[in-house]
Amino acid sequence: MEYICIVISLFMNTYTEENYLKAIYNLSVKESEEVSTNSIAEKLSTKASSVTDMMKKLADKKYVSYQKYQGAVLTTAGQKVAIEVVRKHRLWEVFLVEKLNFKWDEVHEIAEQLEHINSSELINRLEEFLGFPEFDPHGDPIPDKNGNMKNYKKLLIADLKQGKTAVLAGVKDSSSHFLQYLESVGLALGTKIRVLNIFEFDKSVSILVNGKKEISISNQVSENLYVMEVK
Amino acid sequence: MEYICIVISLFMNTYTEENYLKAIYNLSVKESEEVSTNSIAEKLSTKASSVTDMMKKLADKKYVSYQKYQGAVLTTAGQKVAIEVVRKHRLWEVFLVEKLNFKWDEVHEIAEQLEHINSSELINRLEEFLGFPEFDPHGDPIPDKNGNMKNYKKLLIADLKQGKTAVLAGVKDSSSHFLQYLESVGLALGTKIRVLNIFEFDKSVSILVNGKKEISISNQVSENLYVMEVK
DNA sequence: TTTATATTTTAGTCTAATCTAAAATATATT
DNA sequence: AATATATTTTAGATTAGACTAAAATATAAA
Ligand SMILES: [Mn+2]
Ligand SMILES: [Mn+2]
Ligand SMILES: [Mn+2]
Ligand SMILES: [Mn+2]
Repeated sequence: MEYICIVISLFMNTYTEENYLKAIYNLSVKESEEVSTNSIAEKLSTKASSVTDMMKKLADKKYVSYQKYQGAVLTTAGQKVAIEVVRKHRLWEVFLVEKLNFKWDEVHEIAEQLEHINSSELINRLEEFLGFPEFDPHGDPIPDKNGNMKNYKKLLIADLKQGKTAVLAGVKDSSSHFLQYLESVGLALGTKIRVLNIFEFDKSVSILVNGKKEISISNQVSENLYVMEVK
Repeated sequence: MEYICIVISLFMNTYTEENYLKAIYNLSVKESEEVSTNSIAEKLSTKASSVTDMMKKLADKKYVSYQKYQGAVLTTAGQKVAIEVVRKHRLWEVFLVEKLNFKWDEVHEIAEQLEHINSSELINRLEEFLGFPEFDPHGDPIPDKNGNMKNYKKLLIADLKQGKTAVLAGVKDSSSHFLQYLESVGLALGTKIRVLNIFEFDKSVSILVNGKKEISISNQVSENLYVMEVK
């Protein structure tokens, strides 16, 4: 009985703790290493006071280094937990799209639940079943068993010069609104594009899609699509 | 904001509520319709006082009819929720065995977690992906979208007369100990057996497995294996 | 450098789910 | 029928996680 309690407190994290760690991880990747209380609160749709409580708890568990008013930084241990959750989230998203034929804008909510299923055997076998994918349906890299992942250059359409050719590799904004917009104008990961014109006045861009159709995208769109340049 | 709260309180059940409802359902199938506080407590490894609290809550939600000292009975609404959880549990078990190559004694714990993933779209697509299976890896029937399932005759090896031939169709005890024992003596679902001798003094039975090997099984084993008779 | 605003923390409540110990009720035994 | 035992319920406490309101601190503006 004693044993079980000790084991749980050492190895298990609650659903909620995992969500906080993942939120801190995602914020620290997008913004700076140090993550503010408010940004975590916003990301998790909770209140700053709740975040403060949790930061104390995670600091006790050595998952973050935290000092009053200084924001939080993941420790190596915290990062490991966060990356494990991210790995699960992204593998499940691949499963949902590749095996169950969900669309890329339908999988996030479900993966938010599946990412907390606790079984390394399960996730390793799922990874194998899926053929060890390296990217999820939104182009985000999938950490392997050891937490390593491809980190391709994060180049946006907005960064491309006129005349350049590139392939769509990921989305920065993965809200279903944006994903549905992309689908409706015929943009998907793997799509080849060429920058025809950049209009300075509103930073909109006209692009050639798959060598055929010409469309115009707003700055908001070009700032949220990652590409890989093609020679 | 109001709306969301109302919706959640009407349609969503907590992980814990689902576990209680499933426990009551499983107990009422195995024993009697009316389920005692203590049996629920034992099944869920919790205390009777906790069960009493939850019965009040589930009675409020109209999932059980409950009167002090009288045990609990699932209402139609409660049964619907319970069967939905059972459906998810069993479909995930099929997935784990058929697609991820888990053994039948390894899947229960993981399915205990997966059964709480909340998405009917997900479970319906999973069911389709698996080819609409009717039984789980332990021979238990899988409820369909509407809660209907095959209920084959629950005949045990212990019920068979000498000389009868039958096919293994399910396990009553699905503990991993028992499942591993079965595997080690070459008994699996679908295995054809023939009752050679019934020894009255200890109720052990000698059976012919797949027309080849003869083995002897104890009463405890013959009382825990469901079969379908073959003419 | 003072003042105003924004951010973060603290203090105190709340709810769900659990527990222990004690009281109430039901069932079994003499 | 009276007594003993087992089951169930109540009362009261605890924990995780969340919230509100108020206090403390940091940052920006004047
Ligand atoms: Mn996602
Ligand atoms: Mn994704
Ligand atoms: Mn099971
Ligand atoms: Mn099963």
